[in-house]
Parts: sequence; C-alpha cells; structure tokens
Amino acid sequence: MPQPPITGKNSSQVNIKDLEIESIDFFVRMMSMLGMPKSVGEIYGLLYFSPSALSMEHIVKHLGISIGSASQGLKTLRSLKAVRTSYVPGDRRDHYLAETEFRRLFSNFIKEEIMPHMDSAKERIERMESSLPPLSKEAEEFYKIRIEKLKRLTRAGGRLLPALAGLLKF
Amino acid sequence: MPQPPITGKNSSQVNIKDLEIESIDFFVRMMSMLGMPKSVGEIYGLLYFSPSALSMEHIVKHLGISIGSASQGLKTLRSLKAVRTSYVPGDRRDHYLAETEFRRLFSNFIKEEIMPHMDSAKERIERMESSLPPLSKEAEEFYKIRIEKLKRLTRAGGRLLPALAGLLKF
DNA sequence: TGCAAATTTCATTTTTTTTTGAAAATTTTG
DNA sequence: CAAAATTTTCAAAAAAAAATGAAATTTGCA
Repeated sequence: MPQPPITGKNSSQVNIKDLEIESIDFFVRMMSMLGMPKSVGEIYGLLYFSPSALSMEHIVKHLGISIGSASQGLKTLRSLKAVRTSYVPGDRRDHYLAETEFRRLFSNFIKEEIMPHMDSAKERIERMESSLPPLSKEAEEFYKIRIEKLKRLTRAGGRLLPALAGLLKF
Repeated sequence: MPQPPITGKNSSQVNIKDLEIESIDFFVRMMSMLGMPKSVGEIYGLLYFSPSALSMEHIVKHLGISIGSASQGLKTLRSLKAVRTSYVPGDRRDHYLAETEFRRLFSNFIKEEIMPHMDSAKERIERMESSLPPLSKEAEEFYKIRIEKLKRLTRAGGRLLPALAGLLKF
C-alpha cells in the first residue's frame, strides 16, 4: 500500500488529487440526480478540475473504467455539449475539456432530455380527450377538469423549463 | 382473449378504461423522469382519474401489482403528499385519493428529493476549498474560479428551485 | 381482550441498467 | 495505400433497482 508523502515536493499533488476526488464525487451525485450513469459523472468530474485537455486514454487509466464506458460517456457528454475537444499539436488523439458554463449545460439538458417528453405528453393528453365518452353532466365535469389540469401542467412545463436556464444568473 | 364490446351499455366503461390507460401511461413516464419507479406512476395514474377513493386492494387487483409494491408505492406517494387517505364509512381499510394540485406536489418533491442533495453539495464544496494546497498564482486562480462556479451553481439551485413551484401559475 | 383483516417489512427473485472487453470500423500519417 | 493507433459498437457479464410474496406487525372491532 503506497503511503502518501507527508511533506516534500509531492504534497501539493496529493492535495490536488483530494480535490479531484471531491469533484468526481460531486458530479457523480449531480449527474445521477439527472439520471446519468456513474461513468458520465466521473468523467465530467475529472475534467472539471483539469487545467489541460485530457485524452480518452488518460481518462480510462485515471478513472479505471473501461474504454467502452469512456467512449460512451464522452459521447453522452458531447451530445449535451458538456465537453469539447481541443486540438493538441503532435498528438493524433482527441483531447477533452469540460464545458463549465452551467447555464448553457442546463439549457441543452432541458432541450435534449426533457422537452421531447413534454411533446409526447401533449399527444397523450389529446388522446385522453378523444377517448372521453358521453357521460353524465357531473362525471364529464370531473374528467374535463382533470384533463385541463394536465394541459396546464404541460403548458407551464413547456414554457418554464426552457426559460429556467435563462433565469439562472450564475 | 376477451373482445371489447363495440356497442351497448358497456361501451362508455370501455372508454373510461382507455382514459385510465392513457393516464397511467402518462404518469408512469412523468414519474420516471423524476426518478420514481413504475409502480408509483401506475398508482398515481390510476388514482388521478378516479372519482372515488380506492382501497389498496382495489389498486393491487386493478393494476396487477403485488401488495408489497402497492404498499411501498403508496408510502412514497404519501410522503410526497401526492395522495391522501379518505375515510369511507363501514370499511376499515384506508382509501386513497390523488392530490391534484401540482404546484404543491412540485414543492414537496423539491423539498424532499432535491434540497437534501443541495445541502450535502455545499459541504462537499467546502471540503474542496480546504483541500486546495498552496499553488502558483495562476494555478490557484484556475481552481478558485472553478470552485466559485460550483458555489454559484448550488446557491442558484438552492434559491431557484424552491421558488420555482411558486412561479408555476397553473 | 382476542381475533381476523389489513398493512408493512424485507429476503429473495426478476427486471432493468450499466459496464466490460473484444471485434469492427475509422482515422491518421509514414 | 497500408499499417498502426484510436475510437466505436455491441453481445455478454456484472451491478443496481424494482417487484414479489410470505412472515411479522399493526389495526380496529366484536
């Protein structure tokens, strides 16, 4: 078991490693709240406190995850525009940097992961209305009110969520 | 395979059943976006379009889920105040009604499921700051900026999310 | 109070999700 | 263009999450 050096020129390295661990932990939890797998949080957490762009190989070795996970995780992060690639002279591999403007990240997340569901919800509500049979006056009232509430919910969601990212004054 | 009647006195029953199916589908998807298991969405979806309070037995039979799932699901929904029990004379069982004020439901969800994570995120950021070692001026600048961004993120989240439910003008 | 009905709990099973790793595809450059 | 490096894909394995069902507990009423 390697002992961390107590003093000497390496001690700051060790502390940066602690920071990195906290960062990975932080983003693993954040991402999992948003339904993302652990590997995605780990990769972003590592990149977030990295001053230089990192290759996939570096990510794989550093996090001890498989290249399949890394490739898939980076693909997810790219599609959310949570990372970007940067050219490193004299190296043919792609190198990744974390995108740290959370406002934009949220906006992308909402557009990609939430809004499609909102759209299909609207269709489902339409089907509800069309499947509403002739009923007694008061029964009809009950169902119509409930359907109306769903409409308002999706309308509010569809408007508010995209606006939300703009509201965030980071 | 039972054929649904095309006409006759049962046809409206059949259509209310269609509405119910759409409702269950709707809420299963909604709830799963919020990280809730299918059974929770099913139960709420069933209750949402039920004019009368339903017993657990009714829920179990109607949805074809186990009593364990039903009990656990109702417990979750109770803790979110998404259902309430109503007294039915001459029946000792609890009967459940859906709570349909989404504004309040969101507010509860944020308070119960999101805010605790925000709180522990703040602690984690504090640990990051204390694990930051002495560094060159520009390295220190880099790390401090990144930590500051996380602080702003959690601060904004902590303020905005609770306010969000109030913003929703359903 | 005692009993039967109703509900909760929780170990086990099932289902779903995530990760792995190796083969296939792609890319770069010598 | 070919060989080597890199990345992607995807079937299989592993891990995680959810559902089941029966035993334990609780509840209310006779």
